[in-house]
Amino acid sequence: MYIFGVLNGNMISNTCKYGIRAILYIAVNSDGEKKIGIKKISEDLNLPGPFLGKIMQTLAKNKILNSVKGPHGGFSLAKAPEKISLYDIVKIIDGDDVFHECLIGVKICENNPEYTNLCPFMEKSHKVREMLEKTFKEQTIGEFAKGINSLDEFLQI
Amino acid sequence: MYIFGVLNGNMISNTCKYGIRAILYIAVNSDGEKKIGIKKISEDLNLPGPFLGKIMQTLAKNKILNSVKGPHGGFSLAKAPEKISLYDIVKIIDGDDVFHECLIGVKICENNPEYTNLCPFMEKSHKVREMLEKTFKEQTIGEFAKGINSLDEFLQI
DNA sequence: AGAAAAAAAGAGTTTTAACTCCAAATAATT
DNA sequence: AATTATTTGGAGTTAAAACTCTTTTTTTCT
Repeated sequence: MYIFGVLNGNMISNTCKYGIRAILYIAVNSDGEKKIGIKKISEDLNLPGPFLGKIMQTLAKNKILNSVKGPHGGFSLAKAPEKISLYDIVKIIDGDDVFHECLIGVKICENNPEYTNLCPFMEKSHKVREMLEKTFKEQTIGEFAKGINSLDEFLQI
Repeated sequence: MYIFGVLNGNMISNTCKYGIRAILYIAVNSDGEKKIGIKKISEDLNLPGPFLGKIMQTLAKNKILNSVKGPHGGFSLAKAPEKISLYDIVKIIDGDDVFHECLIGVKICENNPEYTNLCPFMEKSHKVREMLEKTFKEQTIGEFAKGINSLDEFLQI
């Protein structure tokens, strides 16, 4: 769907999508204590293992995950799943530009936290985008996990 | 704002942003008949000329622009600016996945035009995303152009 | 007809996101 | 203490988006 190449809907990077899916997997499959390893997660979710490893590292550094090395090691959630929002993960991995940046990239919209003097489209769209941001902030991993019925639902397109 | 590299808000590709800005530039600076060349547009908007050329080609192929070769040639809008929406341009250049694709990339949400059996987050977010799509559809180039006060407002971040 | 000015087309290069590989560190088990 | 299973860290490679360069085609003007 991209004139000069591939590109699919790119609102959230693959890196970030993988991170979210992995965290959901842990929330569903661990009681909060049990550690789950990258090998198992990447096999079950069909994600590139070594790459997922990097993502998990950054989530661990950012206090979303706990990690333990060695036999029986792996990752577990560092907080209650109800305390982790999708926004938290997006913020860490992609940043929050996607919710704030001018959609057509014009100068006057930037560095404008008060939303004054916006381009005409930013004027019309910034409220919808704030709603989108709110949707990410209100969606917790805990609630999401409850709504998942089967492993199949995690799988990549 | 990206863990492993750069990445800014990537909802709309740069290619598409350049296309939108160039069309706006034409809408503001041409009466509808006058042709404007890539050289002038790219210099004034501070965009890479040859790359913008490619983008203009695809917009011309898709009946958004008229192009005329040779001296006094250049590009003009192929329709009334009120008949061109931002959505039209996004659809041509990036595709519309950005409005429909599952935000965390899970399988069950795909090929689901009726929006049945969605993942819990898609369930909660698809209405906001439809609003976003509507915002793009309702924003015409004509109306946008009226709201622009100076060339400066076009310029890239 | 010839020259000049523009877009079109094709084949590149560069940069960045996505992904891999390997060695080192750490922790548990025997 | 040695072995094994795991994460961590660093340095790569690959693929796709972004961008460039050069040649060809078309049109206008003299």
